[in-house]
Amino acid sequence: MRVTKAKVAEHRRSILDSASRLFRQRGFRDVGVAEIMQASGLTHGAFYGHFRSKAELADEACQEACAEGVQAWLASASLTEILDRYLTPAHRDNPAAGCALAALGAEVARQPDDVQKSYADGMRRFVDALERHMDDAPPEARRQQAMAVLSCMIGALTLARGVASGDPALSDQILASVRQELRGHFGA
Amino acid sequence: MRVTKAKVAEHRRSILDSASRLFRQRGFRDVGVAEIMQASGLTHGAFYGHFRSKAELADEACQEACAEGVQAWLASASLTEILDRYLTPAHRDNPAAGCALAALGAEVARQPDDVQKSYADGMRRFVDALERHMDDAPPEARRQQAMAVLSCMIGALTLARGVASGDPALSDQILASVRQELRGHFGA
DNA sequence: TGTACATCAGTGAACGCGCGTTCACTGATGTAC
DNA sequence: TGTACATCAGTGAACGCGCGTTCACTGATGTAC
Repeated sequence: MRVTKAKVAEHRRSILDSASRLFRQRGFRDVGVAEIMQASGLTHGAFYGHFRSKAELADEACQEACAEGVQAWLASASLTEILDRYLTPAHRDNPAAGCALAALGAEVARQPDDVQKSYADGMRRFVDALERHMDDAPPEARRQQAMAVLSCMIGALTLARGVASGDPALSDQILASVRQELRGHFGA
Repeated sequence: MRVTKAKVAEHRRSILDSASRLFRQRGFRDVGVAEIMQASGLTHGAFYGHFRSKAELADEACQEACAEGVQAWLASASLTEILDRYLTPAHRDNPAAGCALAALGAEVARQPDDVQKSYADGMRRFVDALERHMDDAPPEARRQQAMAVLSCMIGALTLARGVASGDPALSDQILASVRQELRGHFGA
């Protein structure tokens, strides 16, 4: 049953959005094409009318998820505001809507070059966004600091998620400690 | 063909070592029981004489991999020495023999409680090891600092691996920047 | 504007494949005498 | 110490299952007149 051109575009976007969320939540490997299509209200067969393969979708979904996060950071007023939203139990417990760098990093390391290129593009834009908020550092030190802060944020979120249900108290402690430490060294 | 009791123990250790390396290199999901057994010089059927399931192996392999890393840190003389070994292209390019927290964190977040408990135990010991080297901080601040440094290290390695083949220059830059930044704030 | 037909987005069955797990079998080991 | 037999670690075929992908088919859409 053929559908409107507008519907086709809408479906493609819906697939991309579902994939972006599901991949962040459960990883590329643990989410199937059929599940993504179902989440978009379609059947699995229609997938290959929109994307050449699951690998191609993984690449585009990675870009999509990065763009979403970067936008949120660019809209933030300060480093403190970014940290206060990033290093929280709420973010830890909702990877589907959270940071793509943290959720996908480990798996991207085992993906083909094009996915890693997309991830690198995304990462650069996250660094750029952070750098804008590095007010009290000399300009030539800002990029280095931004990379360190970004690493710290992503590592803290990764650790907090890894122990979330195995040791909830430790998980909360990581987030709180790193937030406080980063504020002390860089924040307002 | 029955084998010596000593051989049985040796086989079990071999399976655990192979799993510990392969899981770190390619993740729980992408490594099969058959491949692990082959790497141990056995056939897949013998696996269930040693472990109840792949999930049980994942748990024990996680503990094994963590223990290995903690030991290396405890044997180090200073934070600088740890950083100089951790934040390098060599470590980035050899996850099989590298840090378990960085390699497994994202996937552990989606594993059952017992794996997360093992991961949390491992992480606490990594923090303990780092804390011992936090010389110039007041004792009550050391644990918080250790958690921040650990987060930073793991995040940097994750990012560096995610862009390793997509943008090698950026990958090297992350490692160098974070190492320099950590040295400036905490190191010798 | 209205009609006739070619196009093509979506459907659902089917494919090949690899995985975790089970099991009947083999034959060397370890034990009871 | 030597022999006879029960034990059991390892083998490899087989299982059920879920996955990515393909394809013949359907019927609404968009277009040519």
